[in-house]
Amino acid sequence: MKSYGEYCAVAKTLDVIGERWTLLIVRELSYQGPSRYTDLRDGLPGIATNLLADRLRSLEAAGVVSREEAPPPVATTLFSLTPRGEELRPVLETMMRWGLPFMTEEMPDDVVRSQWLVGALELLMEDRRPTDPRAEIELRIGDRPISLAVDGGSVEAALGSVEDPGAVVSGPPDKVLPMLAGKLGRSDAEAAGVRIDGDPELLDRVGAGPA
Amino acid sequence: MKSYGEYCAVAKTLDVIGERWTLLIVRELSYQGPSRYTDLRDGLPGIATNLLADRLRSLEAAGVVSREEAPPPVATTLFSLTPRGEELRPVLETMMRWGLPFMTEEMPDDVVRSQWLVGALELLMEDRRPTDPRAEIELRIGDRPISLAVDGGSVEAALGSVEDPGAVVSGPPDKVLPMLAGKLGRSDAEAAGVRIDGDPELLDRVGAGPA
DNA sequence: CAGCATCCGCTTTGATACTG
DNA sequence: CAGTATCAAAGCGGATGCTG
Repeated sequence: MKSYGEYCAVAKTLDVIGERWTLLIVRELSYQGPSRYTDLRDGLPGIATNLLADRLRSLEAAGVVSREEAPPPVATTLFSLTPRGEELRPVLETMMRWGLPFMTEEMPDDVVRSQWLVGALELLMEDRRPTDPRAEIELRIGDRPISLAVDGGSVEAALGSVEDPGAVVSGPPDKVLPMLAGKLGRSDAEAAGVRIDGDPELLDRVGAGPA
Repeated sequence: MKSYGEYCAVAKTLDVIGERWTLLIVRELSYQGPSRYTDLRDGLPGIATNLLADRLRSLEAAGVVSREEAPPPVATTLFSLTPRGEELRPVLETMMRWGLPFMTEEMPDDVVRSQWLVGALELLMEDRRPTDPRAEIELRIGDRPISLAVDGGSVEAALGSVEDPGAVVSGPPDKVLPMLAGKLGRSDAEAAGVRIDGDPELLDRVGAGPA
């Protein structure tokens, strides 16, 4: 992309991450950690392979991404964020917060990857009964399970299963998130295909306020 | 632009502000306030006029920008940010902070508008002598003067002149900012065309730490 | 003059195929 | 696995013209 040629910090940032797909590559590396080329492609449905290669080169040249050849027996290339690249996390976070209202709307045709939801879930939920004992919930709403750890007033989301979940929720993500956010009644959600196993009251504990 | 079609808050945000020029339009409206079409064009050097019209329509459709017909005798269209648009300010701010290091590099061919520098200056400077009396500095480094109000530990930057400045600094912006940031010595700056009138010690007061 | 729309050459993207 | 090559389609940049 042509530089904006402006002596402006926002424009300079956009010169680096403003092209199509570029910031989403940073998102993948930020929420997934070091990734292989094919993992990135899987997390960016629809990207043309030549574009992914182009963008990775640009990001490398800009000092945002680094490429490491993993030694045998792994023998694969790993892409990661440099420290300078990690500093883009606040940009991702403010954008995620701004886009949060869209997550409680129906998006039936959207692709879903679990790693995209981890950050949004943490923004969307809170522990309304901080004095209750620690509990864990498992969500099966993307391509991989997500664990929610509710304890002492905060909710932490992460990729991965829960060994002894207090509740398990599965179903279409664009129903489960609105339900967890309190925008969609539980019975409506269940009618729309959401299934809740375990203790349903646990879900009241994490439902947050305004999105 | 085609939607990413991802159920991801970051991607949804990029669906709205991810196209070329779009976020810079928001920047103009956020730092300049309600603007006419021609003002926007002046703050976005190089934009094609049809693109500006397109982007304004898209932003209007997305609920980020609103258009008001000012009544006679003004008789012009004013574009402003909606409340939802104002909420993009944190995105601009995190991007500005990330791009700040670029502002202390030389950028001889870049275009400059004073309104682009106001936010960066506030991030770049601090009041190192909080107990000193309030002082004001005028910067003449863009197309319009900028006032710096130094008082009680903080520095506030704004467009506009200063009635009784303790110091006046003029010269190339890509020399003045590095100098104010303490990255460029005063004698080097003056050799590069920076001129300081009034009390030079006042500049030591505002020089900040790391960028 | 402010606020566009149209046209045209160029660049970027997207989809597919192919390679070390 | 990690790309390159190719090509049609879409988007962009610049110039110009039109309308209240």
